[in-house]
Amino acid sequence: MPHASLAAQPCPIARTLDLVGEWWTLLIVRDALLGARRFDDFKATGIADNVLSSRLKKLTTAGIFKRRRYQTHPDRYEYLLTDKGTALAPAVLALRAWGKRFTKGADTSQIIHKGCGGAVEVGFRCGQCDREIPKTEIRPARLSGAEA
Amino acid sequence: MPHASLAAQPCPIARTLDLVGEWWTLLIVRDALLGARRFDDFKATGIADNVLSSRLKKLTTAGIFKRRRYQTHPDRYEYLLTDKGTALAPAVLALRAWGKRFTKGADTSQIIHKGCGGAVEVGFRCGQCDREIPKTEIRPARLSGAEA
DNA sequence: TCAAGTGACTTGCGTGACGCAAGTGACCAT
DNA sequence: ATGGTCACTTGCGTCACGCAAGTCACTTGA
Repeated sequence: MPHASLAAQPCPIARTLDLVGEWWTLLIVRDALLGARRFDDFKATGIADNVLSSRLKKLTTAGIFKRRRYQTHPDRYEYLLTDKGTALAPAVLALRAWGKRFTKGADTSQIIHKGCGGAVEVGFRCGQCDREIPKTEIRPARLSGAEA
Repeated sequence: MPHASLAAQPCPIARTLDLVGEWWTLLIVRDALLGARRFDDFKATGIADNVLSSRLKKLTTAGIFKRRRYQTHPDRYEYLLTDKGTALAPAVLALRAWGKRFTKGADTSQIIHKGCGGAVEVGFRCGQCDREIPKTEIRPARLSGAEA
């Protein structure tokens, strides 16, 4: 039997978890928020190839990622978050805030306010300049290659 | 092979998902935030008995729930969120906000500001009186029995 | 008095999700 | 021509989960 589908539940939390609640899925979204684009970028987390492949397929179907060809002969694709995908950032940041408070360990997941360099926390309120930040004004703290 | 443990990862998001990222777990937390306390309350979501039993055990061990005996002969227990558990509310609310925006369906998951009756959204900012709300001032919109 | 119900579980079975390793196919560098 | 890169797929084994039934200590209704 597969996982019970939560898609039909009368609750937006359940329907969200139906799309992103599987093992590894939110970590893939996290990596994308931190700048990952290509298959090998995402693999670095420790996810198995076959699982990554199926997750990217599912997330693309769900409209959370879009697949873009960046090379031909052979065709190679990269995976970019859509608006729908970047809209998951508050959820990811809320999980991060909880983890920072209640678990011990290192932190390689910081996201920074483009305008001032302060760390972005839940609610997209910048810790440094203390103003609300539109989602177009956040960027990864750890850059991995060419970024806008 | 079991799920890979995310507990050792240098990322608070991974460590959080190690504790609450399994199938059904965040829905159990959601139900608790909405007032569920007893085994049968949580079962109503559609989770299987054995899975619910093991999740409650794990979450209790993790300090997210505490078990309280509410009856003897036979002993019966209820499961209450600790402070560590209620601190997951922003994450759950962020998932809810995303689901409301990007999925279609009913919504039985509203949480209300005790002070004014406004719906609580991400960041614990009350939509009605527009002030920040301490976590002691939220309560379920749907009450199921005696509540403080 | 005795069957039926309640509530919190556990146990057993079957399927499939996931971890791991290896294979593939088109290129490129040495 | 031998090895490396990259984005995958395939195969195998184990364990997680869905489902159904059983358990145990009561309580309730007839």
